[in-house]
Order: sequence, then structure tokens, then C-alpha cells
Amino acid sequence: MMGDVRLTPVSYVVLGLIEHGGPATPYDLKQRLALGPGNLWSVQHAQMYSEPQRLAAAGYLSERREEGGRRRRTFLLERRGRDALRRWLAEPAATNTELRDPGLLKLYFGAEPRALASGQLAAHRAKLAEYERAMGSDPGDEPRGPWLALEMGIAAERAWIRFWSALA
Amino acid sequence: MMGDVRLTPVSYVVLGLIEHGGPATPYDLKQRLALGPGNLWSVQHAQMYSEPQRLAAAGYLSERREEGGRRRRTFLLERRGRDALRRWLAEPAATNTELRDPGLLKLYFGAEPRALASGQLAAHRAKLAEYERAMGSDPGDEPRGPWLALEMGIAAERAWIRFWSALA
DNA sequence: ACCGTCATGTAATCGGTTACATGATTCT
DNA sequence: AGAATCATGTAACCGATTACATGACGGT
Repeated sequence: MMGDVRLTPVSYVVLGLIEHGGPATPYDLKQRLALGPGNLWSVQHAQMYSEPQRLAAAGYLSERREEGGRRRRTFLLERRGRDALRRWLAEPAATNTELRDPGLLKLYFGAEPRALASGQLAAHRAKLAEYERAMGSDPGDEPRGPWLALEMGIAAERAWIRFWSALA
Repeated sequence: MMGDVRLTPVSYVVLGLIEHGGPATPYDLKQRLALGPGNLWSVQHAQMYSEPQRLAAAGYLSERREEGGRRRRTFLLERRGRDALRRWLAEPAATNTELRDPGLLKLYFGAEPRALASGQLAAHRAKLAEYERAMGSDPGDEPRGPWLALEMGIAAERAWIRFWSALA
């Protein structure tokens, strides 16, 4: 216990999800992720099992285990975890200017624009529709973070749609 | 030799860089990456050493080794590599709708918008300026890929700047 | 009762990152 | 000549993905 670990963005996702939603099993985390920040920063479900253990081993979380049946693990935020999250939120963030978009990479290396564009357009339009629906049912009051992130998601999807439309 | 490997985006970056620029040492690859697709899809320089070896072991590249001195390795594109690249270019691409932006993640989880925005703005403005300079010196003729990717890069930076400006 | 799908979890692998290390080269 | 920086390379580690596996549950 209390070994030290490097905290990655995934670590903070876990800490953040638990702070917002309270104690959680790995499966809960997976659910919350899907409902919330999942399409901003995706995480494989298997990592919702390993990462909390890592964090618990280092004292950021504590673990409670069900007695009978499945012996589900529930993770709770510890003082140390809350502090780490606070500190991270207060620090300036690295900047990401990489698109890291597989379609754009292909385009760069000479793929046929037309062929790419149709598939990309369909996907981005679908995502935009999903975000707009979500935005419709989000009152936008506290906490503001999710709403703001959604707004940026929409802006990004629109930019992609404009781009691929011009190539279609 | 000819073991099989999973080809990742990084694999195609290597194949693409060699096809465009001819045979290359790892250091050449690092250079070309920095000049070109590097700010679309970054790769650590160490991987420019391991990845070509992986690809050579699987028959996508061949390797020639300097006799004296440093015994630098030079990698050449093989038939198999060229075919793989062509096939990849022709296939439809996965879509990326994740922003995966550290700043946006912090915002989501409650970071103070003002504090974040100034740093993010500075970085995105700098990147935009860099792209615009590059766009200025790019005639935009064949191959079109790099030019188009740059155009999208600019659009993305503008979207980010608009977003963070509203929070500053 | 059976089948398919969703829920839940573990294990192994491996790509990618980080850290380290030593030659060249340039500048003062 | 010494220092600093750039070029070039290797090794180890580990987070993240992939693959596998079983339990629960709803429908027919």
C-alpha cells in the first residue's frame, strides 16, 4: 500500500468520476464514463478494473469488497485522491494540437479524398446529431464543465463536416 | 523473417514516409516526421528505431547496414510494404470523434475556465500562426494530402481559439 | 428450457513512452 | 580545450488493448 504511481489522464478520469458520482464499482465507472466524458476521452472497460486498483494501492482510493456472491469491489475516494484531483484541476494543462485522426492521416498520405469523405461525413454527422440531442436535454447549469465540453464537441464536429463536405 | 505483425497507424506513417521520401535511416524518419505529418500524428523518436525493425522482420521493409563507423541502418520499402500501404489507403478509415484534449478534460471535471483558457489560447494561437506560415509557403499542388491536412489543422485551431476565447 | 445478449471480470500481450548513454559538432 | 547542444541509439518498463471467460437475465 502507498506505493507511488504515475497519474495519467485515465487516473484523473477515475478520480473525477468517483468524486462526481460517489463510490463506484468498476462497472459503475464504465457506465458513468459512457454517459459522460466517454466521448471526450475514451477508456477500455478493462482499465476500469485495473486502474482503480492501482490507485487504491497507492492510497488515492480505498476499496470495499462485497461479502457474498460476486464479491464486487467498490472504490471510494480518499483524501489523497481528492487532493490529487484538486491539484490537477488547478494546474495548467498541456495543449493538444494533434488531430490524430485516422482519416486525415490517410488523406495526408495520398488516399482518394472522395472515397474517404463519404464515410467520414456520415460518422461526423451522426455524432453531431447525438451531441445536439444531448445539448437539448442539458439545462447547462452547475456543473458547467460537461456542458462546455459538449459545446466544443459540437464545434469540432461542425468543423469536420465542413472540411469533408468540401471534398465529397 | 516474415513473422506477422499488427500494422498500427505508426506502421503506416513509417511506410508512407519511406514511400514519399525514399529509403531512410531512423534519424531521417524522425526528421521527415517533424517536417510533415508530425503535428498531425506524433511519434516518439525511439519508435522510429523499433518500428522499422518490426516491419523489416515481417517483410514490409528491407534493411541495409552501413559497413564502417556507426553502422547506420537504412530501410527500404519492399513490395509487401508498398502493397500494404496501398491497401490501407484504399480502405475506409475509422472515425475519430474524440477530442482527447487535456485541457478540455480538466474543464469537464470542474477546472476554472478562466485559468485554463489563457494558457490554451496562447498555445493554439501560436500553432495557428505556425500553420498559416506553412500554408503561405505551400503551393498546394501535388500531392494534395499535406495541403489538405494543413487546411484542417487551421480550421481546428480556429475552432479551439473561438472556444477558449469565449471563456477567457 | 433454450438462446442470445448484456453484465462482469481476469489474464496475457505488446506498442509506446521514458530513461539512459555515447558520438559528433559547434561555439567561445 | 572545454562546454553545450545536437545526433543517434538502446533498454526497460508499464499502461492500454485484446482476448478470453463465465454469470445473469429477458424473451420466445
